[in-house]
Amino acid sequence: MHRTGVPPSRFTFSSVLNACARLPAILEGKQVHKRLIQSGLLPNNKIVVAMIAGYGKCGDVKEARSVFDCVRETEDASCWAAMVACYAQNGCAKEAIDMYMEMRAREVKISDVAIVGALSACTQLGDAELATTLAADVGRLCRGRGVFVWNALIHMHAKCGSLDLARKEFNAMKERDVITYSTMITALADHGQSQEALSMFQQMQNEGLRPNEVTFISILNACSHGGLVKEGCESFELMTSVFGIRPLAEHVTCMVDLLGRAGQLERAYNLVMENVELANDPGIWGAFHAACRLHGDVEMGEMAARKLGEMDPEDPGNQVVLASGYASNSDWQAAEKVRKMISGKGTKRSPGCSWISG
DNA sequence: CTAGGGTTAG
Repeated sequence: MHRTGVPPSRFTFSSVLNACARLPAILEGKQVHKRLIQSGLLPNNKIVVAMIAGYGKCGDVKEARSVFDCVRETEDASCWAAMVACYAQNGCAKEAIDMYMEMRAREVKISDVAIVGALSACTQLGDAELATTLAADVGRLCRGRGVFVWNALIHMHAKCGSLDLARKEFNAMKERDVITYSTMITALADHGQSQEALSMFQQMQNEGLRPNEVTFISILNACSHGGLVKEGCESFELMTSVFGIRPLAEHVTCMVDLLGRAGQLERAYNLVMENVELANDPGIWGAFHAACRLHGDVEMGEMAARKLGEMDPEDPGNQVVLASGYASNSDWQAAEKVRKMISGKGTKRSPGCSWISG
């Protein structure tokens, strides 16, 4: 690494660690951490933040926490904020909130990053009372708040049950971005306002913002919820032809769901075949299978069930689909449950690993 | 002295 004999400075370590976190390059990050320890340099706040973020990105919350614990008493606001963010990003909502509350108690400065982590954690919990508290904190503590804070705030309100508050914040914003709109579109769809979601999509384009692949997941989801077949198909077409976005499995799943619910199984099937590079996605076939069940198409349903079985025979969800016998025509809620299981979070997880232990 | 931590879907 440094054959010249010039030893790396703290600046070097923090820069390289940030690069590793950004990529992310887990193994390299561990190597650098190891070298840092060998160098005998005491890590400063910048280095600590870089390491917390790095471990956080590879899902190793424990290691991030142990780095944090080394500087816990310095009360450096950035380290605390990085740790709150790390918890929130890894689904440790409770821990994120506890740490945020401790920051408040110790009067550690609440930065945008810290509040965004807390807002995100509250969103995960769906805790309306906590949402009220945090919204008040934002008002008092984050007056120069950036778009990250606004977006996280809107998302929190929507998921904690208040579309009105989400709207209010949205309307108060001066500068919105693509995430602001994607968040609002999802919020409206979740609250059954599919037409409003479509207007929001239009407004976004009028503002000159370019929708991304997540925006289209949001909009297709809205169409699916509202049974807006025509609008959904038009949006899909818009995405591919005008914006040149290649469909992801999520887009096709939404479309299969939309067409399938409307009883257009053949169209749904054709769409899957047009995107054959995604034909190994269990989510898509799960949606198709559910649609077949809904409309009593036994033949297509069994075909979908076989596909699911071939794709991942180990998956317990697929075993249920195959074993339960599709044609038994029992309850369709079970099929829905299976579909959720299959399309849900992956069953395979990489084990957490430390940068030190290599 | 330099440098960073964050929001959207499922």
